[in-house]
Amino acid sequence: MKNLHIQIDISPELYSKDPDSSVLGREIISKSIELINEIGFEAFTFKKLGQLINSPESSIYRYFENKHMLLVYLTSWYWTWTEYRLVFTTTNIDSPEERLKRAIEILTKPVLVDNSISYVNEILLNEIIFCESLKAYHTKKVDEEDKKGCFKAYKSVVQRLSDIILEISPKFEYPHMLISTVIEGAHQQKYFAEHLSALTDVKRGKDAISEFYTQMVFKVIGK
Amino acid sequence: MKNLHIQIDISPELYSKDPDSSVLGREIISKSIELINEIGFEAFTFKKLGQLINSPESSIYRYFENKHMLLVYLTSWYWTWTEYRLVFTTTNIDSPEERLKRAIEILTKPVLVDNSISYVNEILLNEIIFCESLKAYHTKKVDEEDKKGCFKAYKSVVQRLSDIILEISPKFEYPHMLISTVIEGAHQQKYFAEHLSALTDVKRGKDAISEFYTQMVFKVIGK
DNA sequence: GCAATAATGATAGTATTACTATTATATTAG
DNA sequence: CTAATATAATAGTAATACTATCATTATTGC
Repeated sequence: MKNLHIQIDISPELYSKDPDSSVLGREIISKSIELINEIGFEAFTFKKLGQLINSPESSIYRYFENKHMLLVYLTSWYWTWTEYRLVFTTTNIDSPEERLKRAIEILTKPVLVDNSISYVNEILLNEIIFCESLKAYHTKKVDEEDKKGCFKAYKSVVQRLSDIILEISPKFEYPHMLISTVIEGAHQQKYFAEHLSALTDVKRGKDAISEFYTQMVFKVIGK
Repeated sequence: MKNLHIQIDISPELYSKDPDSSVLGREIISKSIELINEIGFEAFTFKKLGQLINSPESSIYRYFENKHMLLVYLTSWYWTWTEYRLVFTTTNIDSPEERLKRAIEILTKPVLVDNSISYVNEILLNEIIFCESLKAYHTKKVDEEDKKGCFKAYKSVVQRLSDIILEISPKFEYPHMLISTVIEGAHQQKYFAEHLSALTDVKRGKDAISEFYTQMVFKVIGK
């Protein structure tokens, strides 16, 4: 079961040349995940990545227009992969409450295991999403990029959770708002716990964030 | 009452030279708020600001180390000012529930009136906070800057709200988490409503966001 | 197996950004 | 009126974010 290979398909709009189609492309993805984690997205440049993989930056530009589009690609990969996990964890579970509970855990707990077959390190990618994913859509070109489908995978995840909420509480008026608050909130709280602890409550165990948001959702939808 | 002039004091750690102490300094603050609103923080440069106020960029560098520190200054100004508003709106109100309700409104509704005496346009500054304030603390140097007191004003606001929550529900375990989720959530949802509407629920009136978070807080703390 | 085609490498170059430094010219304080 | 201080004007540097060119190496088609 662990060796089940899932093919993550990313829309061609998000790259100039499919990184999954060549050794160099896969190297770009794999090593950029490591490098962004190490030095942060701001300090990350194609020049540094090129040095790491022994290729000129011009070769990397053949795959991605710029580093921003690479981040968009990574977030899109992450959300597509997350949707697979959501489907997998909620399938065959009758109770919508149980499905919601499990889904919220997937969204709010850090990834701990990497399948290590693919060239994508899911643990590190998850770290990037938690820390840097807002930068993917907090840009002057959001609307334009949204039209290209850059955020389709993220929206699809939010929709999926909203549907479960409506199954439980059909009259609840703010399912999308609640879910995006939970996702973004969980990312922020982890960051706060590490850097600005006065903005959070970290006394208890590692799962405090996940527990908080799970409780929050059920209280808010009235169950 | 409208002419009551409030002096916002900002810690000297946040600037190289106090912008409030000279015509040029006040011009830098005033026009940077306009320019950041117009072109966004990424595209904003001291060179462009210099052209706008007819001063060389080197003069601006005498006030702020770089554009990031200017943003930190602006957010600090905003949160200090917001704390004044919070104190003002909640004072003499006996019911902690009512105080909490009014405080959440201040945090989640956009500012609509500018006092127009000060050189700071509070409406535009509020827009900047909603859109760009995460960039102030989402940086590799957070810890260092936190030690300098860059985020003191923000933390103080979160603490103030947490105190009200504990007054209502003394046993509630996550007051800071809840409040920072509300503040950051309200900022995000406004952005989503404008750019990524699939991530929110905007059918109803302008105050949907504020109403959602008010209801959320009271449900979560169990009142 | 060889030509054609495509992918990559090596190198160079440009505009912009994010500063720093220097000197000249105002302004203001005593 | 002088001294101190602030600002203006100008120049310069290193790094970033690209773009362009051409040689070289793989790959594939026949």
